[in-house]
Amino acid sequence: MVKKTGRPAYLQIADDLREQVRGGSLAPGAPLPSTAQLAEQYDASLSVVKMAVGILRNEGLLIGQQGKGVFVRDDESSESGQGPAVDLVSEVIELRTAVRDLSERLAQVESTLSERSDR
Amino acid sequence: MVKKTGRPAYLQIADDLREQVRGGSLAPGAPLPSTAQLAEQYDASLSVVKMAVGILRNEGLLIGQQGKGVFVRDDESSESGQGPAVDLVSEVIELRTAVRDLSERLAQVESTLSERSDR
DNA sequence: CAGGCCAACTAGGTTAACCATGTTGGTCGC
DNA sequence: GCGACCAACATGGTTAACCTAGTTGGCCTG
Repeated sequence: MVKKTGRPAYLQIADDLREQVRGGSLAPGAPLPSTAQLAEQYDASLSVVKMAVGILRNEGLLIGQQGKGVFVRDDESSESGQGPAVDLVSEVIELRTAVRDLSERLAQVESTLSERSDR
Repeated sequence: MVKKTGRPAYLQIADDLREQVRGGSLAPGAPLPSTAQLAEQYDASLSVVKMAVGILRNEGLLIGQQGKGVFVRDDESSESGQGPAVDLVSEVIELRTAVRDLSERLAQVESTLSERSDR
C-alpha cells in the first residue's frame, strides 16, 4: 500500500485515514479497524500504524479508548456546544497539516539552496 | 525532569519546548540542543525526545535539517497558533495567506534553480 | 599547500519488544 | 442460573536497535 514516494509511511497512512474521515468513508463515532488489522491492510508494521494513529489522535480527529478501540471523533462525544460542520473542520485540519508539511519541505530546500550559494 | 504526573513524558517535553519557543527562551532561527543533549537534559530516552520533537515538527513549530540540527521556525507570517478550536474563518484566512506565501517562495526557488541549471 | 577521504557528529524512519491498562466474552465452580 | 475468574484482545507509553542520509572537521596523502 505504501507508495515509494519520499513521504514516510506513517504520514502516508495518516493522510489516508484523514481522507477517509473527511470523505465520510469513516463516519463520526465509527470505530477504526484495530491496529493489527490496519497494519495488515497497509502492509505496514504495527509501529508505523501506531504513529499514524497517534498523529491523528493528537490532531483531535480520532479518539482512542483503551481496551475498546479508536473512534472517529464525534461532536456530541467530545464537546457539547459546537459550531461548524465536521466536514469543514476536518478539511481545515487537513489543509493546515498539508500547508505545514509543504512549508517545512520548502524551508529545507531554501536552506540548502542558500547554503550552496554561500560557498 | 519528567514529572510523575499522568501526562506522558513525550508530551511533557513537547509542552516544555513549545513553551520555551513561545516564551522567547528559544529564539526563532535558533538551534535546539541535539537529540542526545535533550535526552540528557530531560533525563529521558532518545525515543521520547525524538517523539516530542516529531510532534513539534509536525505542528510546524520546529524545522529539522538532517545533519545539522533542529531549528525554531523563524517564519512568523504563515505560522498559525496551534491551539485547537480556532475560529474557522480566521483559520481559512491564515491558510490562504500561507498558501500565497508558499507559492511566492516556491517560485523564487524554482527561478534560482533554473538560472543555476542554465549556466 | 591542496584536495580528497574518513570518522564523528546530526536528524529521521522503521521495526520489534516489553509493559501497563482497560474491555469483553467464555468458562468453571458453586 | 449466577458470580468469579481468566484468557484474549484492545490502546498507549517506553525503550532499544538498526539503517539511511546529510554535515563537519580533521587528518593524511600526493
